[in-house]
Amino acid sequence: MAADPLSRVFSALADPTRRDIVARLAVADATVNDLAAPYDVTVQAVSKHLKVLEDAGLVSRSREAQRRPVHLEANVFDLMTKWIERYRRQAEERYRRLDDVLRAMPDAPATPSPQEGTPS
Amino acid sequence: MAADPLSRVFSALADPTRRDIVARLAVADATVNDLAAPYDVTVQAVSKHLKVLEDAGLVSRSREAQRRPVHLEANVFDLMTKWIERYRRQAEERYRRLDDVLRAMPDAPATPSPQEGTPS
DNA sequence: AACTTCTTCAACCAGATGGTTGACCACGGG
DNA sequence: CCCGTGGTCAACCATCTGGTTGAAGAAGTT
Repeated sequence: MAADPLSRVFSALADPTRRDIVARLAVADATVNDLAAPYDVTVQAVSKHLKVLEDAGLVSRSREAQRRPVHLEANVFDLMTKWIERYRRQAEERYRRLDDVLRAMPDAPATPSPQEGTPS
Repeated sequence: MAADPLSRVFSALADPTRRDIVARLAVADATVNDLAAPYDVTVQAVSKHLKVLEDAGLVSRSREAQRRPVHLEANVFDLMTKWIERYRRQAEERYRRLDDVLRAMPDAPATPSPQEGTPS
C-alpha cells in the first residue's frame, strides 16, 4: 500500500470499475451512492474503490452535509502521460535510428527485403 | 488473468520493476538474463514479469539460438494515452464550462470572481 | 431525543500476485 | 554424445485485492 505515486496511479486505473468511475466523474461530481448505483456491488465496495482512487490522487472528497461529493483531479493524469510519452518517444526514436542504419547499410547486397527470401 | 486489454496494460505498468524493464527496453532489446541482472530477484521472477508485459502486448519475444530477445512494442501505449487523454480533456472541458457559468452568473451581485468572492 | 440517510470501519473470505526453489526443455560447443 | 547456457514450467508460500456482511460514525429531519 506504500508504493510510489506512479504505481498507485497505474494500479488504480487497472480496474474497469474504477476506470468507469473516473469516466463518470469526468462528466460531473457525484456522491458515493450515486456512483455505486450502476454496479451490482455493495456501496462499501465502491467506497473502497474510491479510497484507492483517492490514495492515487485521482480523486478528492469534500464534505457537504452528510454527503461526500467526489471530485476528479485530472491533473494527476500528467504523471502517467509524461512517463508513457517519454518511453514511447524513446522507443520510436530508436526504431527510426534502426531504420536509418538499415537504409545506410554499406555492404548490403541489394536491400534484402523480406519478400524475396533466398530459397534455402 | 482474463481481463480487458486496457486493464492488462495499466496493471502491467503498475509495478516499478516492470516499468524499469520497459524503460530499459526502450533503449535496446535485451535477453531475459540481461534484464534480470540489475535486480536482486531470480531470473524466474523476471521471466514472470516479462510474461505479464507480453500478455499486455507491451513486449514480444522472438527466438535466436537459445536466447529469447525481448522487444518493446511501443504502439500499445496508444491504448492508454487515448483513454487518459479522453478523460483529462473531458474533465478540463467541464472545468472550463463551470468557469463560464460562474462568469455569466445572471443574478450575481457583481461578477463574483474567485479572488473577491465570498466563498461561503 | 429518536430516526433516517450517507458513508466509512472492521473482520472475514476467495482468488490473484510476486517471490522462492527445483526440475525440465532447447540449443550450440566441446 | 554429453555438457553448459539460456529460459520456462510447476509447486509452493506470503501478501495484496476485491468482494461480502455487520456495526458504527456523522449530519440532517421530525
